[in-house]
Amino acid sequence: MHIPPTFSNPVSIFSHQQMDQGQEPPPQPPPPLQQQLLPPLNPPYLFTPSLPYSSSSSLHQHPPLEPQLLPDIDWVSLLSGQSSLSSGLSEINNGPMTMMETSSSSSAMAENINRDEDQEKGNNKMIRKSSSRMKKATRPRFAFQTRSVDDILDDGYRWRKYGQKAVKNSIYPRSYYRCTHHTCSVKKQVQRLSKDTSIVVTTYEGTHNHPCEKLMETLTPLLKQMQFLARF
DNA sequence: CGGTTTTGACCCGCGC
DNA sequence: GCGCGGGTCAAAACCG
Repeated sequence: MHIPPTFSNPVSIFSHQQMDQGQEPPPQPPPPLQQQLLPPLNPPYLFTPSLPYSSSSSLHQHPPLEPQLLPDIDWVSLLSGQSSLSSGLSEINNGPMTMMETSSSSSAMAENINRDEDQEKGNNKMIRKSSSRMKKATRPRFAFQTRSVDDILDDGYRWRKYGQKAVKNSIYPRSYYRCTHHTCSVKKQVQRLSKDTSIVVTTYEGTHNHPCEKLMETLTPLLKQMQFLARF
């Protein structure tokens, strides 16, 4: 029996540049929750306040919101990136991102192409393979550390593992996951630090284009109840 | 039986 | 050009 890991105990959040260079991130104190909603200091890697990281943490650590505020929140559109609030956030992420996508071959575009190609049955395997390995472009990507006995954190999304690699200078392998949602191309990497084996480094790449099912399951009855109470 | 995990092979970028 | 390391593919195995 152990305590299931959550995002309420992140050790630190850092840009992926540090991970790409194979360096372990410098130790940082746990960031305040507000800080998690800010972009990291060093571009071009952008912090993606894509749910549920920030929201689940908020749910665990923040006191409940005032009931009268809740009826104005459209959780569905918020979680799917449609609301004014999330568009404000996405403005932070998408502005520079657009420039990066135009300045290099966008991996998001490349993946769309590849997905289209995947659907074409008679395609030459090698052609598809080579096109799927187009030059990597920058996507919204960030990593953070979590102290946990489990490598897999329950973030509310469903993931399918598609690879595992041994990491140089580390006794622990790195695992590669892809979001199982058919329209979503978000990936994540999970790796345990060899320096501090209690810390798991999770790297997210991309932004979910669909709501978090688990979070919605949890929030919907709560929201309804609060909306009911708010009428009095 | 369908979805997920495992794992060896393959591809690509980069440094020398 | 070559070797290395990282990322992905895909067939087989596994599992509920």
